[in-house]
Amino acid sequence: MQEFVKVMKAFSEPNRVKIVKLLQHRSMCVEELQSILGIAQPTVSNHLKVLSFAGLLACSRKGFWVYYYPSDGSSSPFAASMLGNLKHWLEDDEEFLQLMDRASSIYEENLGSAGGR
Amino acid sequence: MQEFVKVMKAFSEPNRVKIVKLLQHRSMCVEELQSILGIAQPTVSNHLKVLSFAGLLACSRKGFWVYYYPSDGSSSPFAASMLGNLKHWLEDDEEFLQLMDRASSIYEENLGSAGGR
DNA sequence: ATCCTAAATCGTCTATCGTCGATATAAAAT
DNA sequence: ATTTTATATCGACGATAGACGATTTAGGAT
Repeated sequence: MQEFVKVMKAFSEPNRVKIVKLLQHRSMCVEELQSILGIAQPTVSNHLKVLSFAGLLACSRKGFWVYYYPSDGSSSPFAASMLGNLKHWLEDDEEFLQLMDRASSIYEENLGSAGGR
Repeated sequence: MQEFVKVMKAFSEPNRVKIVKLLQHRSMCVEELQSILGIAQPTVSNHLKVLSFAGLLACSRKGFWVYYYPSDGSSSPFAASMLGNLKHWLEDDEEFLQLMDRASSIYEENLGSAGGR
């Protein structure tokens, strides 16, 4: 019950849903999510923490950056199922599509810049 | 997005999850849910409102009583999918099983009493 | 060793949520 | 019409959550 509620709570906030859907297209570091979402860095970090505790995300450090990505779902069957659903859910959501646009323009801006991000 | 978040928010509270799962076994009136859950009547009514607004529940009045039951999901694909999942999810959750016990004993207590509940 | 960069944590503020007692509403019985 | 019963709504309170700026932590570069 607690485990299920934790997953639902994680998805009960628009920014967190956006984060998961963004990461399902490609893994990103905190800084990148921050600039795409337009919210403060500590806020992003907090959302990532909530999502990770719910078993939805995992991360690995690469130099300066910590890259987040969807978990394999092994820690929670509810998380696994919801991650599966979200792959097709909200794919043509207006708000999400705008974020994807921002994501690609930010990505292109930083192509070839130092840091290898 | 908003629609999806509303469903997630509805399920992000233990009592509301319990209510949905109880109603998936049989429809109940507010009073009955109150005595099973052991919380105040206005609290139950509020939870039912949240669940209904998310497209998860419907109700119909029968005399004094308003009976709630899972919606057919026609108002929200997210609600429909989650209701489908919850039919097998948490079926052997400890907390939920205890409620089911209370539900059946309360049901038997009131068999043959006035009101046809 | 020192400096720099990205991310996490801390402390605080405001808004929202879950809860309840009191009251209002709606339907049925007298 | 008045009373009774079940439910909905209102108002208030404490707890929690999302947001931010400031600071700390952790890794790399000089």
